[in-house]
Amino acid sequence: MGRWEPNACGRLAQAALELFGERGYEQTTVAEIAQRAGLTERTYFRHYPDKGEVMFAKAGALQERLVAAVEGAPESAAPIDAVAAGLDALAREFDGRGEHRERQAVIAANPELRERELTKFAAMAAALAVALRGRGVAELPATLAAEAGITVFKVGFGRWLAAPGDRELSVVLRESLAELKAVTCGAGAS
Amino acid sequence: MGRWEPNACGRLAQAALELFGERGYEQTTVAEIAQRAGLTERTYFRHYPDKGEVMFAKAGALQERLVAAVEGAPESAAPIDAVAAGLDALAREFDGRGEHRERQAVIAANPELRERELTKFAAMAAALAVALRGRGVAELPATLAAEAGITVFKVGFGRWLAAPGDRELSVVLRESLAELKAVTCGAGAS
DNA sequence: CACCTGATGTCAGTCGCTGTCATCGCGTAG
DNA sequence: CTACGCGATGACAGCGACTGACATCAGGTG
Repeated sequence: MGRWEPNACGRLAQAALELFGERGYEQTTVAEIAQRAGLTERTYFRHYPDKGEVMFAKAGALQERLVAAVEGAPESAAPIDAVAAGLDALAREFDGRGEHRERQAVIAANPELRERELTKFAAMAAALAVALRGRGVAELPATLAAEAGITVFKVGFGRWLAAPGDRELSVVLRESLAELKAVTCGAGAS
Repeated sequence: MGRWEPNACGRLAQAALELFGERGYEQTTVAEIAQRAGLTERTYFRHYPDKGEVMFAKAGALQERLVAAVEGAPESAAPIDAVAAGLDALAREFDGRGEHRERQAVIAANPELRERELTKFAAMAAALAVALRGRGVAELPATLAAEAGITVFKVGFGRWLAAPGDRELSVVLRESLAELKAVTCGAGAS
């Protein structure tokens, strides 16, 4: 057993989620987060670059999943179908566990965290575009397909969170993608 | 003539743009911006809510233009065509004047400003969705069409800025929208 | 046993941002 | 004409996010 309790990162994330949920993001200081985790403010900033990043620790892994799914899609698949495969992979990350809801509630309640979330989505879109380019897709369609895919995820994820029923995320995402196709191509499906 | 020089807002914006361009965003303090404008730091925060907002003073007007164009589109127009009309209106705001380039260069050089820019785009997308709903479009297609339209603007605007030639922004946007349609609907136009 | 390493604590300092009060010129009611 | 209110600004104190520098203390390694 080491000199310090293990998993400092995780304890900080847990403490932050609790405190943000209890008092709100702005009303919580980094020193308080660190104290609840049994650490000091300075140590917090050794694990996370700023106050908000603690809420997005898993974003990197999510992005890797997305890219891997796109890279693993059949070569014959059109760009938009490769994107759809990536969305399916993302959906699998979220279905079942309900721990996201309080996390999303905290993010939704604070403009600064929502802003940060947008940059995480932007990073996912950029990575998705790179993955598509790796499949031989040209720059412009790769970027647009990637942005469209992330848009579908954003919108679908929001609907899935707001929905009282327990429809699977993958279903909601497929529905949203279909609606996007309908609306962009003029076949008004609503 | 008043006790103070007029147009404090504008002087602050000008000073900020200059200093951010000269030394970079992070290396510039709000006190320095205020000093160059002949004011104090405290007064800066009476005109802008935070350090970064000074770079986005015109965002509100731009959003109003977009919404007005969508509301003014013919009733018979499909959602995506109303969005296209909005994009055209945005393009008219940018064609001709070259003052955006240094502004965009400053934004592009700093992650915090890029993050802020994303929220401005998100606000435009939200307003666009509201405008579409006002035309009788249902929630899901309105949101998706709005997000798709803003995506087209983001991507097209980036290409327009990067392009050495002087193609009109409206043309680039139309091209990007067409490519989005192609990529979402499976007709690979590469 | 001495040394190095890595995670942490401690302290001082900068800067973004806010609340509070004072200042000052201008317009206006009386 | 004067006194008063008003609006924009300055001056000052203070909080909290974030950083750099240095000390501390386990455990592993020679």
